[in-house]
Amino acid sequence: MVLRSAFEIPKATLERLTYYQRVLEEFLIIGRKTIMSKELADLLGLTAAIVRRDLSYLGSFGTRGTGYAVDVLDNQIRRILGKNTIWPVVIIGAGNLGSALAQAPGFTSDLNQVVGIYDIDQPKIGRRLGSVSVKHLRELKNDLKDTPWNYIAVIATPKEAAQDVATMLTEMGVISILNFAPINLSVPKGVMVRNVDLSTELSILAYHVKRYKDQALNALKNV
Amino acid sequence: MVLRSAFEIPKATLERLTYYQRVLEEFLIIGRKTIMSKELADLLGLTAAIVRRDLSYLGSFGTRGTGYAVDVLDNQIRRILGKNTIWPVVIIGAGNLGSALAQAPGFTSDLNQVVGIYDIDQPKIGRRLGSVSVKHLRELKNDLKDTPWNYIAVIATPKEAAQDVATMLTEMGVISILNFAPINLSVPKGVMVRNVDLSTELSILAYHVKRYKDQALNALKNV
DNA sequence: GGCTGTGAACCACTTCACAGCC
DNA sequence: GGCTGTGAAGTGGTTCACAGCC
Repeated sequence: MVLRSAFEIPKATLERLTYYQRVLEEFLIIGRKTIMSKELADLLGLTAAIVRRDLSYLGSFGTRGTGYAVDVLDNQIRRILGKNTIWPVVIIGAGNLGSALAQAPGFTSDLNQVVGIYDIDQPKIGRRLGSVSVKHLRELKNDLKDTPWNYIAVIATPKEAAQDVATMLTEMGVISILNFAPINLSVPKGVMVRNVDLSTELSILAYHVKRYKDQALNALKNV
Repeated sequence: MVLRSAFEIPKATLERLTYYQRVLEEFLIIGRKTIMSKELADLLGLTAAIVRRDLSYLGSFGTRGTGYAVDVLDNQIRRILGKNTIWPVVIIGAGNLGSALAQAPGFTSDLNQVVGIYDIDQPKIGRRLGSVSVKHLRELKNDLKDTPWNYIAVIATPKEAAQDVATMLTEMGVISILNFAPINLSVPKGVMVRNVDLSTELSILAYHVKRYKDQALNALKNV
């Protein structure tokens, strides 16, 4: 029997929860006590219906006629997303990107902390980046050995190395990977990979430009 | 009358086209002449059905019984994505992230080229990054003035500055923005913004870890 | 009266399954 | 026989519209 708990949140909703939270945190700061679905929607470029539907997955926290209590909602989202725990992040690859990420604000915040950055390139080892120093990749296994599943691993290596690193990580027991290499990692079931793929993003934007130009061209023809 | 051209490609498909292309380019290199939907699917962790459906939007390029001609398909995808043109990229913000991006392989490749990086912080101005030097933001307008819509603008500023930069860009006539700041940009209709949101990614991965742990805990209870 | 919470309709994308062509 | 291309069914997510509560 599958116990369908309250934690049955659609992927699409999940991707929006951080957005809601950002607005809520701002409202907390300025001291606003309640917020309506329409407000959230307008601030985020969504529809009120979708906001209500999303929030309804978290439980019935709204008050009809009034809206949602900002603090209650904020807390609930934090709880769901596990934002009351600090999740440790390890970065593999201390090149330009890895180094930038190690020092990026969103990467060491109230809910995440970069606890290690690894590389195999001797000259990079020992270099200090933000709050950590680059270690040799061979130390990773030992560093994670107690609770590998707890860590979020970030792959910021050249694409040639990415699959090997991913395999190594999953063999160690890591189940959450954020991949910056332009390659489709193959990983065992149960492991979640999120890809940040710059060239795909650029392609889609380029497609948008191209369509725009094609349209303009057609418009000219049809005059 | 709307002339529904062949360029009516679903968003979801569009996001996969780069993946197909990567495999195709590899096949070109190793000299394989044809490829089947099942192969592409397996290499990318997709289903054969979806590959065929995706490719069918590009036209009927496959040969029943044989598969797809690698070169033909590759060319068609390049054409659709506008990959036979080099799309110029400008980066706003020369901090850690912006600097890393300016030198990232995917960012200056056969189809994109970083043609400028801008900041307002005097000490950074003039610094050489990859193939370009940091300029003052005030020069941007002049640099883009002839064909602003052609450029893909990357926002790599602190989040406080991001909306202002976006507004500035759209007023100049930029229609494609890749945003790394953790904020929902509001832009006029017709402008496409793609967000790369590290904290959302980390949240989703953290949620995955949390679920995994909750499950393990429940399993223990139920023994 | 105002706004939430939610069935029901709708839409976009995926999967199935098979006819059509090599 | 093998594989593509595509109607038809299925699925997940969004939008509509309104009953229910303040």
